[in-house]
Amino acid sequence: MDEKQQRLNKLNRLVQQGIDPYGHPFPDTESIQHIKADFSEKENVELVHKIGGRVMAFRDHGKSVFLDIVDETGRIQAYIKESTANPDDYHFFKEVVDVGDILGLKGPLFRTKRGEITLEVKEWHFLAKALLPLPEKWHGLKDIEQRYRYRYLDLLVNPTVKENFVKRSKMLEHIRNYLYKNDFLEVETPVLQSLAGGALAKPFITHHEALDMDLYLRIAPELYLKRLVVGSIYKVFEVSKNFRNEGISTIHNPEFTMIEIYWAFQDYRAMMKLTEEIIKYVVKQLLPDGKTVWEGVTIDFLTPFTAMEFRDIFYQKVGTDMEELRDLNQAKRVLKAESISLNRPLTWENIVDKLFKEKVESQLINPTFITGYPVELSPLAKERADNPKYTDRFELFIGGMEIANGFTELNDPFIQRDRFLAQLKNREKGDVEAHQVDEDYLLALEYALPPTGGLGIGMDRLTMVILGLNSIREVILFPHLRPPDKI
RNA sequence: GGGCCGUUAGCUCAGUCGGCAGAGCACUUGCCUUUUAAGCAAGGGGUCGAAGGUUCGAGUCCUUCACGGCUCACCA
Repeated sequence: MDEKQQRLNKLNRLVQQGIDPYGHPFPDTESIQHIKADFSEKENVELVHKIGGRVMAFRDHGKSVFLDIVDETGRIQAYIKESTANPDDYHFFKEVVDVGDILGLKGPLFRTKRGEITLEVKEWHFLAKALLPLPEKWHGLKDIEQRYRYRYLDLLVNPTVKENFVKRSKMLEHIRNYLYKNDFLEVETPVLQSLAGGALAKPFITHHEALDMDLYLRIAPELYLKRLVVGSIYKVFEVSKNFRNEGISTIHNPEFTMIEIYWAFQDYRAMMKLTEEIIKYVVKQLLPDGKTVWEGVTIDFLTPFTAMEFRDIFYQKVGTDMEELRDLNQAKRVLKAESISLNRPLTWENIVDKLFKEKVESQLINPTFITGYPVELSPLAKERADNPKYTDRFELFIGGMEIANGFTELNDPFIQRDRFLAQLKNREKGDVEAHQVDEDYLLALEYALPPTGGLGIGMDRLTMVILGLNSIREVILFPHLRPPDKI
């Protein structure tokens, strides 16, 4: 008989005794953490406590049983013995309770010989019967596929997993609090868009039946948020789930979370400052010393972030001034020398982009701002006043990954139209990630977008570097997996 | 999509040269009234990821497929 059948038999015994194995409310329990913290040796041994939780261990010991009960706040030992419980009740308890069951318990506290604060069970209630055994108690659940597919088991038996996801949630809470405190308004903009804009990426396509039209899942909320700035919401942000129809890796999931922030009458420098402040604010609340270990290297978040010009660090790491690569023959020689191949159209910006990613990005471990991106790579960013070939844009790199991206928003509708048209040419050359011409957005610009600083922070990756986790799947509760063969 | 590695009991894992399918935890039964990775004794539990092939004989060798991990490509 397999274990599920054994547990079903126990469930039937409960039902026969008139006990519903599921669904009884059990309100007003005390948190296990507080019970243990408040326990005093002089405590009245008659004082009854009420707890609810999951049975995580069951130690049968002579005519008594020790249990570990776990709730949201901690673990406590419970004890039931034949001589002080009703003997029939004691034996019934032993026969029907399994590891994994969720029980409500009442009874006084005492301390065992070995010093463990323990609740003596005087009254017990079945809240939910577990029909399947939990994974192994001290190796936990290790199989990575099963950890992701059955994340609830991973959370139950691998304590650091739960801690990490709690921290992720706290991070977002702190970021929101920081922005609320500074008068930013949180909004929601469309996930289903008739044109996927605001980033250079391949979208997912879906279909609206009633309208009989294709729609795209958003690759970014950017263009909608800037419409809101036009509409006088001058400090605005959105926590946005974005969808990109691209490869999956340890740093890419098809759906991921970005926090995008727009601040009117500011520029990219203000957004750099904001980025650094937000990250330091979050880190101070999560990491006692402001440091984390990333693949063996210590990252210090609390020292001032370094900043370098794109063109300077490119020259430093690639050994060639990127302007010289505008001669495509020269560019091809450099690619060949580095044995790097390109499967996008061979344009100056694609070559520069590729070389930057290959030679520079992975080396930026400590927080580093890179500023002054080429205009060709930044169709939505404002050109520099003193050199229109470059933009007032920055990206922040930590742990060799792009963590944030921000710029002074391009608010000139004529130049924006030209930029879209240049992207259209790339699209015609076969670049599926080139930005589409968004007439509706251009219309909004014609009503005047104030000078605005914009910023996007990748929440998943920021969580990774702060917690020192090198796979995005460790910070996404249910990362994308193929459907299993059969269940 | 390419390359490499993996898939054996509910979980964690062994399985040598191709020769009876294994251990620990979990489970069942018995003993044990302050244990805590409780202990002691006994027991049950397998479509060896799937399908085909080689062989007297396949968990083991070969082929194909599925799923996963790492990595390359793409991407944030």
